[in-house]
Amino acid sequence: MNEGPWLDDDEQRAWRRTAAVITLLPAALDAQLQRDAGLTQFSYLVLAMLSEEPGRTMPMSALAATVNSSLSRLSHVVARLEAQGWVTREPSPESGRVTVARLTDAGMEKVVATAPGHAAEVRRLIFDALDGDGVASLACVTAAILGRLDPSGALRANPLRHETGDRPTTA
Amino acid sequence: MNEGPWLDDDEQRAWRRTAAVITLLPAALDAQLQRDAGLTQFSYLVLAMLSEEPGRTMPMSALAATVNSSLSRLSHVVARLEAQGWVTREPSPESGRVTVARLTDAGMEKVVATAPGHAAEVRRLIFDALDGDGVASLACVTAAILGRLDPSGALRANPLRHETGDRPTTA
DNA sequence: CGACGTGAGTTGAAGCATCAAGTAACCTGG
DNA sequence: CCAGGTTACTTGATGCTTCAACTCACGTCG
Repeated sequence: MNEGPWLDDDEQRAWRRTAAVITLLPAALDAQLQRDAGLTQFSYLVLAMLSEEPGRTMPMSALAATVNSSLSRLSHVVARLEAQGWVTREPSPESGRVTVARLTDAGMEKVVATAPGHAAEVRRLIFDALDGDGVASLACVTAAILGRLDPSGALRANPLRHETGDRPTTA
Repeated sequence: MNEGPWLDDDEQRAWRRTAAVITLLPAALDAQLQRDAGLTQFSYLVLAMLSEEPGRTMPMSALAATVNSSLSRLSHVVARLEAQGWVTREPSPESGRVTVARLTDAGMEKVVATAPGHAAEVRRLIFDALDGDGVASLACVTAAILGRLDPSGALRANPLRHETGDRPTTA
């Protein structure tokens, strides 16, 4: 609407609400997962993404890309998940410098046990508040913002890979 | 659209994008503030909210409410800001159990110096990607979600207090 | 008045994220 | 065939957040 550095009133309203959402929503989702499963939103995501992979394995760097994290962060988290017995790490037979993370049976059970409660919370906090148009708006607006956050476009391709014909194990 | 625990395809797409936004957007905003001002998004918010208050002062608990944080978190952060010379804490003359945080002149200068760059980043990441309808959608959808996150409605009243006739010192 | 409950705030410990550095495997040009 | 660069990953330190006590001030009910 204007091109100056400042935000106009409409933008300011939208921004304040967005700011509140991006602080409160992750906190609320984390709280549910922590309470019901002892997991972080992030560590749950790691388990969930592995659970959808054929063979339940993924190289660390591919996993890092799909969960939008640095390799460092992922390495720490997987170390903790490994200590819990939900994931194992093995050197890849194909290339000596990649290590593949594998979801164990216990890890799979954990995901299966955790997913419904998490999905219900997502539904409760987001989708119960929106009608069909609202869902469409949300998809549209977030797509636009993602385009700015991630000019490479990796995200728009990658985590949506499963969108069609996917059993809803994840959320 | 359906009432079961799972998300349908449209919802799943919207959720995956939303999840990406709520992880990447805070990280991007934090990165800009850290790089250009050595501040966290949260500590900047604290300074900015104080800067808009008449007298540049606010009781700790009121401040905690406007920045959506626990008192504990705020206390730690204000301690750091105090060490930097941007804020001071004094016991309130009115009630012996409230302490009021005051933005110092140096703190005010910090806000003034930091605000433009931050506002520009907000504009770049969010509003440059949206047209007028997009801004309206964003305001609408976030309002709906906020209603779920904060059933008390405090947020919808409180941080929007400044919406009209507010000089855009903040962002 | 005095015991109790509550509200406001601080503090310390523990967990998680981030950043900088380090290691090890692979590739490439000389 | 080996020197240097690059990719994949790990590690350790530092800092921020959270959680559970704890302190202190204020109201109130007997």
